[in-house]
Amino acid sequence: MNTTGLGTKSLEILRFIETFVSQNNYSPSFRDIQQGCHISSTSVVNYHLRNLEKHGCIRRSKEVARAIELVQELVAENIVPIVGTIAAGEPIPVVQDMDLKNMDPSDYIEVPSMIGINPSKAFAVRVRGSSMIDALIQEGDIVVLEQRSTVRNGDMVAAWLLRQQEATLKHWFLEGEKVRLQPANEQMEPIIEAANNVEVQGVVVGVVRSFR
Amino acid sequence: MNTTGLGTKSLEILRFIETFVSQNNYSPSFRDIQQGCHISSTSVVNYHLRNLEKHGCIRRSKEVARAIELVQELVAENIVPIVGTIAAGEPIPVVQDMDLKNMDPSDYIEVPSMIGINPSKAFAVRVRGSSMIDALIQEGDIVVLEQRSTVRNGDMVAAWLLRQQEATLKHWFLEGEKVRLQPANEQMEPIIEAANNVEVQGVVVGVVRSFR
DNA sequence: ATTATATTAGAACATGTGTTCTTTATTTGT
DNA sequence: ACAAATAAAGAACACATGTTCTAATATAAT
Repeated sequence: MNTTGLGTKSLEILRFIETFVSQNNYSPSFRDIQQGCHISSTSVVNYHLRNLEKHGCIRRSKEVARAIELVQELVAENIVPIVGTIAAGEPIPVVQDMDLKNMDPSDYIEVPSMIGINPSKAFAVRVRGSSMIDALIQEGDIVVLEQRSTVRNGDMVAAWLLRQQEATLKHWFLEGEKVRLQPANEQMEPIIEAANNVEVQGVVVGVVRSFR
Repeated sequence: MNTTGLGTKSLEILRFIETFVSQNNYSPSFRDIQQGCHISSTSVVNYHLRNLEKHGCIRRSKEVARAIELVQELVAENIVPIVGTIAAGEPIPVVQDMDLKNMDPSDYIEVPSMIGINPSKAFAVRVRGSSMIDALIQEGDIVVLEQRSTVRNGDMVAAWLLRQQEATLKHWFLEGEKVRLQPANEQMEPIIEAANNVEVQGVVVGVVRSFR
């Protein structure tokens, strides 16, 4: 959806549709919108709906009553792409633009809203091998990450060790010139690295494990 | 919703509405239903819709086009209650009937559809303490389980050890009179117990970890 | 200022759509 | 077998609803 280039009235209508649907579980009619947004004519409603449709905010079936589909509703807020696999020895693939409409169900994961993600900046990777076991993460787990500019001490991050050519999931602690990478399992030993040898590929915000 | 006392035609219509809504994101009209269910008249559709409304399967706004609300749809398919906490030394609380309409958001979790659960038999528990670390599960994780009559070897189960008065998450292997409870972390040692000392409280179907 | 573009107005139209009524068939109860 | 309740059929109605057309007004661009 591209909301740029949309007049304030179009956006007002879009918001009205959203609240109407959430309250009634069905779309408003043209006259509902007309009344709710203080518009004098249904043709004006028509005009803005075409506008919204052109921008991809809604979809409509011609000549069908109350058949406005909110595109943003169709794409769940909490769906993130699975961009690849993480394992020691391989970096995480770069996140490309995603087209949720034309994706395999195996290419993305629906993240529980408990893990409050920023959909535009989140991505997920499958875990291969048992090299992440010290992060309490095993083969087959899906790790959800966020691209973030600032990393705070204590964050769990996907770190790429440049010299070793190795990816790992650890808690991040910047200590002067060095970085301490602490396993989630506190019985295990941390890794101390020069800060310029470590590249943060993403901050881990959640893990989903399925036994099916 | 009470589907008892509903004729086969009413149920056929109910199913038709469900699939129509899931495909089009808006309700079918009377004529859509008429055509889709091979009915000769819209008055027959009216008759059955009143029937379904009387039984609480649907809700309708009078004289409004395509305004059929599916009552069961209002409750998400993949929401399971969090019945309590699991920790070594405490059994999992018994699952009581839940009323999803009147629950705190903290009392349930939205499970990713990747973890295909049976909503009526699934429940979830929070993990307290680090006693489950050998199952690669840590404090704060949400474990999703299913009540199941038969447990197959290899299933991860929540086991209650009667003598020790202790709950634990392990892979289940029945070997004669004994049960071998194998940690997920294969470097750790299994527990061998007499089968009659072990009570399966649920089969683990998923784990959700949030770092927020 | 002038042209172009975007937005708003009003009215009339065609038909999609829920409603109601009467009649006929089918099932159920006793 | 008969009556009662349930289910299905058909037609006509009233109006809710999306569509279209023309015209007026406001905003932006040059």
